[in-house]
Amino acid sequence: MSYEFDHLRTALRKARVSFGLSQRELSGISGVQQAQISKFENGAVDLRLSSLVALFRALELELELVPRTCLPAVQSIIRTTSPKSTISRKLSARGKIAVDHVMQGLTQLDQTAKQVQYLQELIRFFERIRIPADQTKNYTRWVKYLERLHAMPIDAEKFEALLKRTEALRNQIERSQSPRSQGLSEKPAYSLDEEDGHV
Amino acid sequence: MSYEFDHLRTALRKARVSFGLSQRELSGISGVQQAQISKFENGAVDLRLSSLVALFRALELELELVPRTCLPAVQSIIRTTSPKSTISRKLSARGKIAVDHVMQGLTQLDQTAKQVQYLQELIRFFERIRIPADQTKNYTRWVKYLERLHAMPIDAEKFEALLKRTEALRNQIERSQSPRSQGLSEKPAYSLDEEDGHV
DNA sequence: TTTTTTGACATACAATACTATATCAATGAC
DNA sequence: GTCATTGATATAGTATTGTATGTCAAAAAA
Repeated sequence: MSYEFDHLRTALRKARVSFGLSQRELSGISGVQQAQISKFENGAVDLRLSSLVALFRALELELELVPRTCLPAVQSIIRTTSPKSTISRKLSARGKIAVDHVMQGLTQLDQTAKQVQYLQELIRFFERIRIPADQTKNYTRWVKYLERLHAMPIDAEKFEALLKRTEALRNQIERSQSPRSQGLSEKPAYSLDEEDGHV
Repeated sequence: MSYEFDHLRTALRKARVSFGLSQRELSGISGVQQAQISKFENGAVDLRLSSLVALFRALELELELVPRTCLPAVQSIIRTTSPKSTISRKLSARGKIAVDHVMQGLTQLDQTAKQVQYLQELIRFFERIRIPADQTKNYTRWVKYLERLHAMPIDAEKFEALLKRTEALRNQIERSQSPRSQGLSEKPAYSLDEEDGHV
């Protein structure tokens, strides 16, 4: 049944995963039913343009029409300049919201100021760097943890757990991020967030 | 009603026209109903991916998925390296067939060899150059004229008419092609046909 | 272990594209 | 003026998507 756009099918799945989104989440963002997403990724449905565009837009992708003559050049551009092993702005934004919530909660906490400050530093660390592709899953889970936490009052015990979990994530990311670069562990000169708009 | 792909809608129409194809012709090539093409170009239908791909493939275009971050770069590439103001390979091929037919007929004609040779030169001129975008319509009509001509025996009168019409087209193209470049009229060093595959 | 999440799949109904065919007004060729 | 082409519509029947839900097993989290 598969037509001739396995191309787009696989690209969708790849993009979705690299965004750390489940089919259900992408469904929520794009408005396309999860069942449809599943079918499309498996080549069992011939989506309409509106659905396609909705899906791709949610993943910061654009459907572009390129003349066959400049196809190789375009594909090369995409390969070389597309974000390599980074987490999306979308997910970052979501994370930022959750982080903001927790940060606010922290200021009203009676832990020692030093501990609170340390946690804030850890969290800011995630905002500053780009999360490696192989850590997006962990990062997503952490964000969800934050979201859940935000729903309830944060006592000493919860704070302890959050601190521990956050520290663990930081360590995992650092280990993943510097396979052979300088193994700095304290406030390293990581490549900063270059918002976007760079051509 | 229009979704968010006026982008693709207008691109289709533009591409089709620049190929010198009518909706019915494109329908024949792509297998998509003429009614559907009309509706799509007017934003009255939400085509399925298979139809879209079929249409664009017929026009030598590919649907590519590009990350929003490298969109400007990609669009720049397309602007600079895509065939500017040329007639499609498709149409060229069609024209070539008709031309071959007529050429064969000409060799069996008892006009003065000189006149026949002149016509052949004119016709070869069209094969050598790239037809400017604003002349595709005229060129298409000329090709159709050839096709019709091919169906019947070519007598002196028909030959005369063909010669006149062909000369007229040549003049129009030359006028259009050199708005301010060298106004050469005899066998000028026009940009040759660079088949394709140039990246 | 128990609970949640995830992706694949099912089912029923509504909405709409697709097919095949035809018509029509406008345009242009002859 | 006559005829062909073109693009826009129309209609009727068919096929498929889209929608709303729900189920289920496997994997992961608690």
